[in-house]
Amino acid sequence: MEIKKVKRSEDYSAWYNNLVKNADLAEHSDVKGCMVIKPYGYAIWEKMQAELDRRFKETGHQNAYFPLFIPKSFFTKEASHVDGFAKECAVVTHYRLKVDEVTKEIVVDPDAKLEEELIVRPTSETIIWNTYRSWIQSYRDLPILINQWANVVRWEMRTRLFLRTTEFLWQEGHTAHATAEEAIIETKQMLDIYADFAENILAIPVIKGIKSANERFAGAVETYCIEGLMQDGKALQMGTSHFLGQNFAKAFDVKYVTRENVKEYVWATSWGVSTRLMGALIMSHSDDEGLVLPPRLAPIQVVIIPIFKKAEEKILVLEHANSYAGLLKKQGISVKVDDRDYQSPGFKFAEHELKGVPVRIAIGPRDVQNGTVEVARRDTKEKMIMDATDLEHKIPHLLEQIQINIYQRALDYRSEHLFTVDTWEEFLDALDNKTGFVSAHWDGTSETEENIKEKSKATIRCIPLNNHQEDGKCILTGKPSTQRVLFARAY
RNA sequence: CGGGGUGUAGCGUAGCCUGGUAUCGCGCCACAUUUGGGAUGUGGAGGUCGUAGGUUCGAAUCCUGCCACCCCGACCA
Repeated sequence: MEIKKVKRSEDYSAWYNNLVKNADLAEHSDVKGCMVIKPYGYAIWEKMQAELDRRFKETGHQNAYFPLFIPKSFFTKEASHVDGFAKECAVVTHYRLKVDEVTKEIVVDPDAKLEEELIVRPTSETIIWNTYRSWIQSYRDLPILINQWANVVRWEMRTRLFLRTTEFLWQEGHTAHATAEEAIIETKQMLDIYADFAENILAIPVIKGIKSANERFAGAVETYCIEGLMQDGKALQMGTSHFLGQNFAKAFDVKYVTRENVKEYVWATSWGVSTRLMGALIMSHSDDEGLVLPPRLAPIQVVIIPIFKKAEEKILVLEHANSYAGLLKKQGISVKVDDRDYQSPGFKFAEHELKGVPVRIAIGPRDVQNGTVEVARRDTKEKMIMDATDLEHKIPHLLEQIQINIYQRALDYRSEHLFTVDTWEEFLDALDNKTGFVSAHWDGTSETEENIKEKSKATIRCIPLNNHQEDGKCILTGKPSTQRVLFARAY
């Protein structure tokens, strides 16, 4: 395969697509808008899943699975939810194919029309709340804390690998509670888990906030989110956690009997992150050489590349390489010895850089003789000679340093691209020329938000949590405002 | 749905204007020499040129329809 190089600074979008393909993460399938996630990309997703799943379970959640298909009638029950999703639903109308007698082609059998059409889930609130009705009778049945790992389908007009595909993988948590307070605590707890995961595992700094009414999830009372800033200055919503109030309980008639024997509607939350996080990961850290993976997420944390000329050297070098690999594995590090003898060391260096492997160890006859190895880190491209005896205690430390450095770099970038402005001119200048988050006053109305979006292409990403309150004037209308909100152009 | 682009070997491409069944690179296979930053040589395999039709003695090339995908916008996670 010939690697086509595209510079990040020249064409960010082409660079991104190229990287996804070259790093072997995913490729376009022959199905419009759908991708094939390749083994290496899927391995990264599995690491994300494992980290998230552990956190979900530590906070008392259980996994379950609900159907892919949702009867159309379920969908019509929550009005704003329907409005939000109707335009992008795939619908199953028939259940059988047949061979056309004239053309001999496979066609949909018109006699096999479904009594009730089925919607391919774009999200599962409706089918889950329809199910919860039968699970919940008493306050003793609450809370219900469930998560599901699933695929969903949203018929988007325009797609982009990982960031927006017609079918995507995600997790969706759906919880039911006796009180609004408890549901709100759950909503915020899950937001905190997402933020912790993003910052400590993905090494991406995020801003926690609340969505404006325009950006709120269809059917939610309040949508909380984490927002990240990509290297091209565009924001990316990386996860959402919704306080659904009693909207779905009312739509699906889910009530419970309180301790005082009174029937009350149940309070709900839902929360999710998707394979979009793969996009966030790529766009936060990677460079012209390829992917840069934070060690805590890398399927391979250390690659060992043996270098040899003669057969006897190969034996000796591999022996050492395998023994070092064994030592590192005992430290819980994921190590691969790249002993392919049909690729040159130079090729392997480049390939593992492309794939974002955090640490590379090269070992040749010279090293064997000196009892050393060459250690190179992916994030800074620094190389150092290390005594082999130091590997065991220095490599775990190095991996941690890389994790921290990648995060710090992303944090610095974001700090340098977070602007506070007070006039419309400054606002546009920040968006057009500086790029990034822009903190500005807004009069709080949907109309103004719409107008700002139309004029600047920027949306309100969020109202940061614990936002500082200060009097000011709306950036567009000049009307009084009590706080700044975060704007950005977004994916 | 608008605007742009692409479709030729696994991948990337030349050829198209000016018709004569196809170029080059990477990859693949074999052998040899190589291996501390994407190795080299020699030999070899691989293509109904997206699809349907038309013009023509003859179409990758000209004409018409269709399809697919990508990119930019509107919609959205």
